[in-house]
Amino acid sequence: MRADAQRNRERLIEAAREVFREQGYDASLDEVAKRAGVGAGTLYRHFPSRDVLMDAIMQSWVDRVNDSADKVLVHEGDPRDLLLAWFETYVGLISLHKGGPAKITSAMGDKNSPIMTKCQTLAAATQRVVDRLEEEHALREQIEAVQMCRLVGGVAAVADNSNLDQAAIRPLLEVIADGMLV
Amino acid sequence: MRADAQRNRERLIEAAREVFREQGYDASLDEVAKRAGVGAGTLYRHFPSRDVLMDAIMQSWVDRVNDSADKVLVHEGDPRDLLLAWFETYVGLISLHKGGPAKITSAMGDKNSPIMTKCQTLAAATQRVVDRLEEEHALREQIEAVQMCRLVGGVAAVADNSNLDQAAIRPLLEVIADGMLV
DNA sequence: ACAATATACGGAGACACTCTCCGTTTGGCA
DNA sequence: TGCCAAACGGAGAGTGTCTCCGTATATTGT
Repeated sequence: MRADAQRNRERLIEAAREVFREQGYDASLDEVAKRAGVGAGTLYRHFPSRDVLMDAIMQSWVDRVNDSADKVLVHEGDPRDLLLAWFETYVGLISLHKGGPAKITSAMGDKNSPIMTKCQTLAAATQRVVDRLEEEHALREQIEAVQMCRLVGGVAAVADNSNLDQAAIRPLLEVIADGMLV
Repeated sequence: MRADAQRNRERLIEAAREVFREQGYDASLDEVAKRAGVGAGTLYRHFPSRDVLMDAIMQSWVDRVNDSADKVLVHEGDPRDLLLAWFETYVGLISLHKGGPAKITSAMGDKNSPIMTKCQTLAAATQRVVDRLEEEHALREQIEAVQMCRLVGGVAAVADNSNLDQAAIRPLLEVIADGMLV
């Protein structure tokens, strides 16, 4: 790739990160191009769709997901605390910008979504938590990681739309945890 | 109101009902006007925003919500069955068109939303179910109707985005029910 | 029945966003 | 240095939202 192309690509990613954080997933892409100081054509050549751009933004996010799971799993103690700690972490990870929870949760099962592989990272991290809890025989039968993702993703989506704060989210997560633990 | 205005208003509501069912909540409003056989100006005069139009569409829906709650509450028996029956009914009621679950769930707590009062009907119906379960001492402490609405609304939103079928939704609702019952 | 008037209508058009096309510019290699 | 593939940029087509205002019509009073 030519040097100028490389530079513009990075500028675009940086600008998109800013704009999406400020204005949510629906922000204007022309605004992203303008903020990066390039033409609209350049943006669309590098990133043919909004989703492809999202995918690029989310590279660093993948590492963050894995680190977060590591951090939660070192906590020894009550399975309920472990599960709730993961749920809260999970909500935080998918709520980095407006519209994120719905986007990520629906992409997780959509083979055609360009960000699907990134979202699978989240599913895999959740699976690690499930494995740990199963070792301790703390989970009910038939509870799967994908169900956790959907339930917690659903709570995050509602919280995102209704601007709920952490205090309002907590009891919802507790219901889910209690419904999953023996 | 003038007779022609009344007639156009009704035509618009009918057209909107059709178009929203076919194309989801994001359908073009000009398309609604065209289908109703009126100009765009007429649509926007009657319904200044998409939400106000939704509100009008939802009039008949309110009756349906109350009927559904009546129907669920006559079932005698296991509290878990009652709760799950309501959850499934609830999901059905808010999933009548694409985007409905997210829209309705977020409107329920938003004083500025024109459809808020309609959504309160759902909250009230859910409260009736909660009251019944509390009479039977079947619910855990501190479980509120609004939390049910958020959790079940979250599941419906995820199902809506990911095109989940009823079989996939059921276990999610079971987790929520189990987390709420004693 | 017939103005007079308030009310409502329609659709052109301003504005915003997405995405493409193609003439122009530029980085990198021989 | 000179060439040209690669990359750029932005005008503009397509689509949707919403407003404005000249035109049309329902209603009311006589």
